[in-house]
Amino acid sequence: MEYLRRGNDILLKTPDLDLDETLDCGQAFRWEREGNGAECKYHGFRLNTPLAVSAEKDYFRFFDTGEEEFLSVWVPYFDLETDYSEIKRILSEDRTLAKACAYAGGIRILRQDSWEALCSFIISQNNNIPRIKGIIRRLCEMYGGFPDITQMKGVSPEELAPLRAGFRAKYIADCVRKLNDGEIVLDEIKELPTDEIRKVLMRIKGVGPKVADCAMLYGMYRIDCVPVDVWIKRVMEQFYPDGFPEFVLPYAGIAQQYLFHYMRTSN
DNA sequence: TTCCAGGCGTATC
DNA sequence: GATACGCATGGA
Repeated sequence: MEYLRRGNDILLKTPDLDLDETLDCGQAFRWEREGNGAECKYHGFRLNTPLAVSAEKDYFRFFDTGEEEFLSVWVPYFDLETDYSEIKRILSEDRTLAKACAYAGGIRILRQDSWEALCSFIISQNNNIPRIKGIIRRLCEMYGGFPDITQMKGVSPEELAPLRAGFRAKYIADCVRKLNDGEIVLDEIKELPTDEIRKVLMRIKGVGPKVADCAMLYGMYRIDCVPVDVWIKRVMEQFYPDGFPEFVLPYAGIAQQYLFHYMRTSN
């Protein structure tokens, strides 16, 4: 990763990053593409830090981004200090994963905020991506930005009706209550072993194994977590009836993301 | 009109 | 512990 300042922007040169593949592959729901051409530009947020980023000929442009914000927010968010070439090299020893990595080699796992990821994936259940985005957008409109947990203190499912989240409203309300009560403290549990985090998260109504693993993979950077949805279930049955090979396991969550995108969008 | 969407809670066995 | 079913909403 190398970068330089250019006016108010940061120009970044990095391999293994494709904005479409990373920002529009179902791991984050607050990025909007501007324009249809090959020159793509995305607008979005990490919590309430906004960003416009584009892919230009030899570099990525982070618009109106100071060096401090770039280093403290966006380098970790885009996981820029992880060598995805090396991870893909390891994963590609498996035949199916080799195809998935080659198909969309610009996917990176976004290191999202733990609460933002948990809330987003509670909303994601039995839902489609355009609707998930709409519900989260209305949540942000209601609170003037992505709400801090304390801003939502005491919220009832009825008050969340304008989100049109359906049966998920009561799950969001239960999550907010447990976090505000201190019954669950995300910053504390994220230090625990994976299995223990999962158990705690599943105490929240509407959080099962899939949502818990998404919260861990995308919100706590547990890259060994594999959220098993309908797509991954199909992949596992077809290609990995005995589970992933041993050498995949430390990166199973990243492998999952390559496979998810490959299965969903190829042919 | 019917089906389905990055699942989960509940009832039932 | 496994399996069937309902669930809010909206686009195809």
